[in-house]
Amino acid sequence: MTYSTQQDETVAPEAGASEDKGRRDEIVAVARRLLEHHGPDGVTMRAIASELGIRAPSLYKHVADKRELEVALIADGFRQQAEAFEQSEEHAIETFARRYRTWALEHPHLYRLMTDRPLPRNELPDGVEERAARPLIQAFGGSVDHARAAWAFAHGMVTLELAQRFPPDADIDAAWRVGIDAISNQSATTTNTR
Amino acid sequence: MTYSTQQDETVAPEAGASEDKGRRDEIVAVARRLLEHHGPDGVTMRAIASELGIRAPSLYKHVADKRELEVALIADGFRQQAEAFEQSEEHAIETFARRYRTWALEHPHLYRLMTDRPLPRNELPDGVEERAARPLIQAFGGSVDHARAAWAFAHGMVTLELAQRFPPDADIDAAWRVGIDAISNQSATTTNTR
DNA sequence: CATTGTAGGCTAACAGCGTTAGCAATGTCA
DNA sequence: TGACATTGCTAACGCTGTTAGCCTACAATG
Repeated sequence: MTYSTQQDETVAPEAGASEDKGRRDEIVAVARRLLEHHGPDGVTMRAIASELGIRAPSLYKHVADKRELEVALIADGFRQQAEAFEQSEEHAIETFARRYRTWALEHPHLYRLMTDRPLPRNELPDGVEERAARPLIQAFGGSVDHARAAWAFAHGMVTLELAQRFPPDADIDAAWRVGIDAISNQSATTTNTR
Repeated sequence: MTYSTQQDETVAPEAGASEDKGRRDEIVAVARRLLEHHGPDGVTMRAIASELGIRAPSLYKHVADKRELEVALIADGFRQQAEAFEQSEEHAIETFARRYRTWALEHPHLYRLMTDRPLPRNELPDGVEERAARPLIQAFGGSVDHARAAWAFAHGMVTLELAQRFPPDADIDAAWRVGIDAISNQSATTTNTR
């Protein structure tokens, strides 16, 4: 058996730096699609390769390991979140909460990937995490304690909803209202800007 | 090669019903220990078997599959939580929060196992989930919306802490204080007892 | 034009995972 | 003593991520 037509596309590498980018980006894109459509179990190296018409070991010519793919998806997720959360309105807290929940429910698997495990902060582009977090901190006038409490509440609501931990007849909107109300009407006695 | 000394322990089965209990409980106990000490990746069927001096396939004489083991651990976790949370004090909310956090930090892997995925409610002993949840609902005088908001906050704080998502210098205690303060001083405008 | 180097495919294979099939030895009971 | 259930075993399957080593096509250089 001979390799008949491998490497058809000759794309004339444009002058400049590393040209690995194209293929690598394709791989990441496929991984993202598989994650969204088939969940974490659907993201296997063989499945990714198959979608690209190649075999799994070939992926390692472009990517060090699977973890690197996940890091790429996480970094991308932060960028998406930053865009979704950035705003300059009143009712900042309510707006943030709504957008946070919406984003998470629209990207459940990516959200889990981003929050399940410790962040690979060393491998993440600089500032990417900060930028996604800034809108929330601003909404609380720089009080990080309040911002963290609000974040924890939102994160808890979202993960419990995603994991279907509330009873089927639970009024999730009502719980959101109660929580947001409580935190935004909070008397800022112990404001911490650290 | 012959099987030399298999099945040494002759324990004289006490009269009564199914005697699978003993071995099955041992298996669950080993699984729990492995989960606590080595995390979820340490809980493999081969590792469990090895601890018991047998081979992995033999486990299936006592347990249907790995999921059943996990369900047993989850049920046990709920029982532990119920005992840890049940109380009859004042400052119920603060006390609950402290105990909730303490329990989660003491059993991080079990906590994750219990909250990560949808509960196998069909396979769980009746009432076990309810009982663990009751102390919290009582602390809020039966308002399930407030209880859920508080639960989400606590769950969010705990999972973010376990996943090391707060910056290393973050004042986690302060965030807890802010959140608890907000929710317990909440004006109960929209009380829902459903 | 011939040579060399590299990029990016490939197959074969390994260790580890959960799990199944089928066999063997032991202990219990009639 | 014979039958049967219990509980162990080995071998194996299909899946996972990953490595080693090979081959082919193209680009650049002499």
